[in-house]
Amino acid sequence: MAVATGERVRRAAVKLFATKGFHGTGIRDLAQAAKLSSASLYHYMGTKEELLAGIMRDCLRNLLDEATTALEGVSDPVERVRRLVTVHVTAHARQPNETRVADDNIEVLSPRLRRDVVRLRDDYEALWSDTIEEGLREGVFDTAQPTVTRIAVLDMCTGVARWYSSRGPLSLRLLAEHHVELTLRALGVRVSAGCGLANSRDPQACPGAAAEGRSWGE
Amino acid sequence: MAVATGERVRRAAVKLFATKGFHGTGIRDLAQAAKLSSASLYHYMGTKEELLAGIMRDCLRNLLDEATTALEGVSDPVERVRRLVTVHVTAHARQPNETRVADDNIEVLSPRLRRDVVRLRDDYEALWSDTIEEGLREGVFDTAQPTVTRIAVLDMCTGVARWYSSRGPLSLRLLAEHHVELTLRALGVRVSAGCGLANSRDPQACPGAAAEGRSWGE
DNA sequence: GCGAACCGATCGATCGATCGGTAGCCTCTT
DNA sequence: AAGAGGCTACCGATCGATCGATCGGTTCGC
Repeated sequence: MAVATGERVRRAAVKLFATKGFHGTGIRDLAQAAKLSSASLYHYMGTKEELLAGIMRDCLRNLLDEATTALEGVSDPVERVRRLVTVHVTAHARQPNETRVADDNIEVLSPRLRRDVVRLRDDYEALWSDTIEEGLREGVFDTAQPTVTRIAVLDMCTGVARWYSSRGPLSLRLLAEHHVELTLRALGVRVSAGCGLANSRDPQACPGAAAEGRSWGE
Repeated sequence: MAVATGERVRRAAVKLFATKGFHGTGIRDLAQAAKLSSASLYHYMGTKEELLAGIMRDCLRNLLDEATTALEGVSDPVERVRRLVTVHVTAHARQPNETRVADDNIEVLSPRLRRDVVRLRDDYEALWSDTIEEGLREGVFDTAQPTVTRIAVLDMCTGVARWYSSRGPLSLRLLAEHHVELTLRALGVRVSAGCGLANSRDPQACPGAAAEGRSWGE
């Protein structure tokens, strides 16, 4: 067999939860998309909610692992931010469905299933908080409201999952680099002109991502 | 009577749709929250979906009107951005439920109801696009990917609805000013130090919004 | 006596979940 | 070699609950 059945179920759930929402997806939709009877579904998932929680957990664990690895041995706050943003943006651009499911459904989970997910999210965000605090301590960052700035930057990088299309004119690399630049600017880092990720005015006509119309709502 | 029944229905819907989602909210939940029988509900709303569309339409119309008014007679791109951000952030902080419903449910609407809402959203975003383009033309903005920057800034300002609490230590005024600063930085505006919204390093311990734990997911 | 405001009862459809089953394969026993 | 038993993989049928929506009413101010 090409793809294991359990994996088919997981993938169908990711796609449907991302596009129609958890409550908007029935188990019969799920069964049809996974080419299975709704009864057989229960051989692979626990409840529908446990399936959701599993997807969210795996997605966040991946993100946390990737970020942790990317930060290993790196102490310069600017370089740490570069890597955090790159990992975050890349993950959200490459797996928009997984990340959207993980980002948008915390409130759906019952307390029992929510706990693990929230802990993973908090651990992940702690990487950002710690890095920003260290940058402030060293005097390389300059922002009056570090917490607000952190949330704002995370929101902006997370949003990528909602509009980026790899079929658009913007490469994944450029996308990540641009978000690194936006983030460093938000953090008040003075980017020395012409060096590193310097931002030359590029007059080419608006190479926005998936055409002007954003992907959501036609 | 204190509040008209129709208004009670509307408010209940806003709160429930924002917290539990459209598909997560049943008409019986709605009826209970509005202190009405589920049958009487239909005397005030059309279908549940039309109720949603009405909320979204009104919210976006409000935002568009406020922004248009705020921009009247203002041609300086920097000042226009200041006002756009202030209107956007203030609306999202003051009416987080309305704006979340308007922002998160476009894909839920059937094409017929979606059209008007999408047009309003596009008209609103055009204010941002035009302003940013003008700023680039005048040379006061500096960003290599204007479209990406616009989307990123909008996402970051929209996110306010998901975490800001007026009961937190951060005033609405400071919140808006900080987002103006973040946005101008993202757009590559050089803020002359010590003037206007200058950003002095403020060492007070992280006056983040609704306590550290963000509002979503405990 | 008419319309606005409201509701109990109930519609058919769909919800998430479970039931008792069957088919095929692997292992162990004799 | 033959069979017994058990396990994974799957499904048709159906459970009770709930879904969004509609019906035929009643009450009440104008």
